[in-house]
Amino acid sequence: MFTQSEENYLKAIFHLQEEAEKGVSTSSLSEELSTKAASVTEMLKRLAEKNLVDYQKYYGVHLTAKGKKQALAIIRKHRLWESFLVERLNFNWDEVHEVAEQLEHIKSPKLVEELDKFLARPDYDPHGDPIPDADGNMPKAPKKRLSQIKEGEKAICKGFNDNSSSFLQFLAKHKIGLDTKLKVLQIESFDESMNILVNQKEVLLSKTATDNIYVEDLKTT
Amino acid sequence: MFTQSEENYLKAIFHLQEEAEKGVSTSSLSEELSTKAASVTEMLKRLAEKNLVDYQKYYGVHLTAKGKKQALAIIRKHRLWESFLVERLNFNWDEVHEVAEQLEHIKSPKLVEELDKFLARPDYDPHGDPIPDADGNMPKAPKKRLSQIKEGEKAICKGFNDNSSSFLQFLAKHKIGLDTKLKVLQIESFDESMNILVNQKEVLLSKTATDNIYVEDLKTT
DNA sequence: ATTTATTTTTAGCTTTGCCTAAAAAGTTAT
DNA sequence: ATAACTTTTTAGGCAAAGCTAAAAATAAAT
Repeated sequence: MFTQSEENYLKAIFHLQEEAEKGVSTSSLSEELSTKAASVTEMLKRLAEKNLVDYQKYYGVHLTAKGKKQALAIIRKHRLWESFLVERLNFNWDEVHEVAEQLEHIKSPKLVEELDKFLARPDYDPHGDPIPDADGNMPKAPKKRLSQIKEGEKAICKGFNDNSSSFLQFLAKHKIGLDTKLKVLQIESFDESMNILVNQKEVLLSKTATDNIYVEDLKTT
Repeated sequence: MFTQSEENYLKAIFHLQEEAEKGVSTSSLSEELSTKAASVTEMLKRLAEKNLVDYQKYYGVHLTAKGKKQALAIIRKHRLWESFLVERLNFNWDEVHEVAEQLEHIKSPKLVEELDKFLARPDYDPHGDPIPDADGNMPKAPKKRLSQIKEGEKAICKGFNDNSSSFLQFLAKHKIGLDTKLKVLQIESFDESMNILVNQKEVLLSKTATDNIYVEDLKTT
C-alpha cells in the first residue's frame, strides 16, 4: 500500500496542519522529520502523484480526503499501540513513543481491530491524546492548556503536546502524569512562568511547559 | 542494527541449515525467499562483510555465531508474536504468519522481554514450534513425525512443519490442531499414505502431510 | 522598486535491494 | 576427459529515499 516513509510524511503533515490553517511548508516538514528540504520536495511530488496531498510548488501541501484518512489510520494505530504498551506491558508513558513509531506501520486490519477490542476500545492514549475510531472520527477532547488556568485555581492533567523524551522525563521527575492534580499558586507576569503545587511540592514551569500541558478545570473544592 | 531484508535472509539461512548439514546454497535461498539468485549472491556478500555468515563463492553459506544469535532473536520474536496473536487477540493459528513476519522486525529489547513475561514465558508457539529464550536456547522438543507412528497406535499433535496457508487450512478443515488426538488406522504400503481416525472421522493423509505433522506417542489407553 | 535574504526546487550522486542477461564455475554424463 | 547441463556470479539497470550544492522563486527591507 504505502511505504513507511510515505506514512511518516502523512502523519507529519496532519500534525502540522492542525495549528496553521495554511498549507504545510517544506521547511516545517523538513524540521519535523529531520530530513533535508530537498528530500521533502521530492516526496511531496510523489505523494501528490498518488493523490494523498494537494501540492503547489513553493506554497506547501494540504492533505486530500484520501491522505487524511490514511493519516488518521496511522495515528489510530500509534495511539492504540501506546495504550497497549503502557496498560499491558508495563511500559512507562515516556518510553513508548519510539516503539509505537515502529508498530504503527504494521499492516493488518484485523490486528488493529482486535487490539482495539482487547484494550476495551479506549478513547485516549496514555498521553491523553484522543484515539480516532476505525472511520477516523476523533473523540473530541475540549482541551485547555495549563497556561490558560488562572492564579489560585486547580486543574487536572489530561494530556501533553510534546512527545520529546526530555519533556516527558522532566514531567516524570516531578511526578506529573495523566490525572495528576495541580494548583496554580502564582504567575510571573514578565515571562508567564507558573508556580505550581503538585504532590505537595512547588514546581516552577515555564510558559513553554505550561503551553504543552493539557488540563481540565477542577472546580470541586 | 540490521535491515529487515538482512534479518529475513538470516532467518531463512537458519531454517535451511537445519536439514542439510552442508552450506546453504544460493538457489535454495532464492527459492525460500522468492528472490532471484543474483540478488541472493549480492546479499550474501553483504552479510559476509558484516560477519554474519561465512561465505565461499559457489559453495553456499553458513551462519557465524553472531549470525546465528541474530537469527534466533528474530525467530524468538516471531514465535512470541504468534503466541500473542492467537492467545490474546483471537487470531486463528493459520492466519498469524504474515503478521508475525512483520512484527518480528520491531526493534525493542524491552518489548520482547515484556511480551514474553505477559505471555507467561511460553515454551512453544501455536504451531508447536519451540520458542528460543533470550540467550537463544531452544527448549528441545523430542519431535517425532506422524509418519513414524505405527499402525494401530495413537498419538497427539505437537506441531507442524509447513507454515503454508493451504496446509494449515487443510488441517483446520479436518479439525487437526495442537493437542488433537489421532489414531493410525492403516498405512498404505505403496505410497505410505495413512488412514487416520480423528474426531471420530476417518481422514486420509499423504506421506507429505504426515511428514509435516509432529506428534508425541500416546501410550495411555 | 530594486536589492537582499530566505525558502524551495532542480540536478546530480549515494545506498539498499531488487531485476535481467551474459559470463564463469561447478557438476554430470558419455 | 571432454561435452552438456546446471548453478552461481558478474555486469549493468532501476526505484525508493536520502544527501549536497547550485539555481530559481518568493518574501522582506531599504
